[in-house]
Amino acid sequence: MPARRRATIRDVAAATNLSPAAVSYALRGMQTTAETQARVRRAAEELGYTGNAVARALASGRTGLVGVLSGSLEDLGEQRFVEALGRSLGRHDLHMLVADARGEPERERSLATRLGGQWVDGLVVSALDPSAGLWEELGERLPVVAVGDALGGRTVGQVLFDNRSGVTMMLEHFHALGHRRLAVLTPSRPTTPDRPAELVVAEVCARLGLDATIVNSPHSVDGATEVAAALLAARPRPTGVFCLSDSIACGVYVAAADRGLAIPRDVSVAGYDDHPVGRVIRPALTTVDWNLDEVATAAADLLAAAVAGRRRPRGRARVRVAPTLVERGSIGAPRAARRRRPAAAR
Amino acid sequence: MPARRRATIRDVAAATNLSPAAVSYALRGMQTTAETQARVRRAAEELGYTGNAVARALASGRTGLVGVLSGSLEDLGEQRFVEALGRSLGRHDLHMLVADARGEPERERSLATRLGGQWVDGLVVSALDPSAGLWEELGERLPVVAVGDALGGRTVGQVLFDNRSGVTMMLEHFHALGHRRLAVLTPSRPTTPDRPAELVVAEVCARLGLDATIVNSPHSVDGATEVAAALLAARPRPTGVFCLSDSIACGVYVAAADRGLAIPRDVSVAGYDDHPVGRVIRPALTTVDWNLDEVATAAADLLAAAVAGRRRPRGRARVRVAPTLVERGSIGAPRAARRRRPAAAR
DNA sequence: CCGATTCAGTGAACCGGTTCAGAGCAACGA
DNA sequence: TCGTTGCTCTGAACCGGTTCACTGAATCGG
Repeated sequence: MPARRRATIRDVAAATNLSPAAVSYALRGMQTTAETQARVRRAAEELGYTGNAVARALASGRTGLVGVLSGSLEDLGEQRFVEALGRSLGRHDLHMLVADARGEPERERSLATRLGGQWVDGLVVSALDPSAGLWEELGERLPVVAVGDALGGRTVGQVLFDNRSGVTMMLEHFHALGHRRLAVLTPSRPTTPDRPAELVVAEVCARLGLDATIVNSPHSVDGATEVAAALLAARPRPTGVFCLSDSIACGVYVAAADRGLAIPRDVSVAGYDDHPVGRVIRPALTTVDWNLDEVATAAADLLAAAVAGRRRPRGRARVRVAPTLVERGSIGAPRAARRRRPAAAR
Repeated sequence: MPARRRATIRDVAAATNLSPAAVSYALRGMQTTAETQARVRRAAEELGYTGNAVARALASGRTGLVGVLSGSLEDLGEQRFVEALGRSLGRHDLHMLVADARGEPERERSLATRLGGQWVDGLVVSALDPSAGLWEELGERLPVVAVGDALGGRTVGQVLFDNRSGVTMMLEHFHALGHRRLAVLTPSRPTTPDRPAELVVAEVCARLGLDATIVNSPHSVDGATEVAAALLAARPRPTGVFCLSDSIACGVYVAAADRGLAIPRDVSVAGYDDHPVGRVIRPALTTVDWNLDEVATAAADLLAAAVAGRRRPRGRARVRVAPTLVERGSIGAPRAARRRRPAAAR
């Protein structure tokens, strides 16, 4: 058998004695009688015609593909977000082109231009280098939705606000329980100078009179374990560790166990994401739920609307999804606070 | 400013007084002098020309996109696999089109035809419905790599063997420790009649004289918790639970805790994947490491070679990656075995 | 009964690249 | 000096759809 060439629209046209144009219309249910449509569909079926998505995309100027640019897919939370996003995008018949910046802003830039400039109808950026003018430029050309970037205050095409308040809530929670000396583990993005998360943390800590050490950590559990090990060995040891992702919190759990420290007796730990594993580890993890599903749905809907409407991203719709604090067992009162009445130590 | 049209190759041609063909060659470093190439590159730079990937794909018949069809992206192991795969594919300049069958074979079929028939140069299928002739058909048209399917014995385009031996090792491990009554939790795929995993499990159990109940479970931690709760309430309770994914094992941990059962004293648990969380939960999870990174690399390499060479998938290269048993704390001897010498209780 | 409208279907241009056959020219060997 | 070779570049066809302007026939209102 002569390695059969894939059937094209012209083959279907020939088989039905119609013009390619008519076939094109018929397959999309336009400008043709129901009878013709049925005839075309039957012929297409017989020939195994499925249509060439690339050709369609070139002609129609729409790919039906959405770029998903993750800051670091190694992070459990991001993985889960991608899954949720895929589900939501699927409802709009959009497919995901997933790219992983692996924590490197320069890779993020290159992927963004590669994908954004070429393949996709829209872009979801889940963790970005806010210092780049890149986003504004991309936003000119196609709908860009940024999630989890409320911290930056920078506006790209369309933004899904969220977690400034999440960080604040958690820090206040630590404070209310008597903590005064914290470590904050934030996902490392080596070359970005003004990480928004750090700014918010610093600001809130200053307001509350919290002494916080901000430390970068890889997203991976193993990487975080290493960082946390050093942290927990320091003197004086922080009474609490706030991790900006549950992934990192897992690392802290391991490091604490290695060192024989009990959570929350010896050290309190908090995460960010509300990943399912937070309910499996012991003690269950106190964390911030940023309503990932809702965010994913909103992002998908926004993007789908923009894509369908060929709307210029000028629309700048903003959806704000409020995070919630999920209290479980991993934060307790610090030693000092348990012995004496917590003083306003400043 | 008149919403500037994106620069095309003809614009660059005009700017350099060359033909589009020459520009095309120059940009790829072919058939042109170094001087011309430099001139073209400069002009392209100035015009902000990036090239249209869709047009290029149509003309060249190659998209540089690889479809990644996951059985269920809800599974933590699959998430991690996708991440690893992305990294490996990136080395070959391939991008990932990620699709999630969500455990439904029919969705798997439709996604496979949609992606495979249209967009991608190749396909990685991580969990498939082995009963479908679909794969053979797709394999005719493009390189298909199936991972984790040694169980089926069915050959699609190219197959990455693995986990038959993994399942066997673990069951033997249970057996050696004295377990005789197991529950096996396998990811649910509702409509597939002859799930290969079940067949292997049944076969090995028969050989070892193990009494195993095979139960379907969703991939999600929550879903698995529910299933496990019912399982652990049954009488007689199985002495061990072998989960065919770490995700599911997490669910069992939660269910056990809810019921006040200690692992491994009251019930032993094993997973499959060697996901990082297995080292965070307590007791640390005994599991099968199927060397996901190696598998991902092999899959990517195979696919890249096939894509680059335009090789007909006839090549049927097979790579076998051997899994390893990772013993940690979650399997112990069952009660009965601890009291008296384990009898062949049947 | 006639002109206007509607509708199914056609032909050709187009999307933006790649690639093939061939042209023009310089360098080369005989 | 001339034919050959090799290199750079051109024009046109092509990938496989979509869409626009248009035609001929059927339908409609008056």
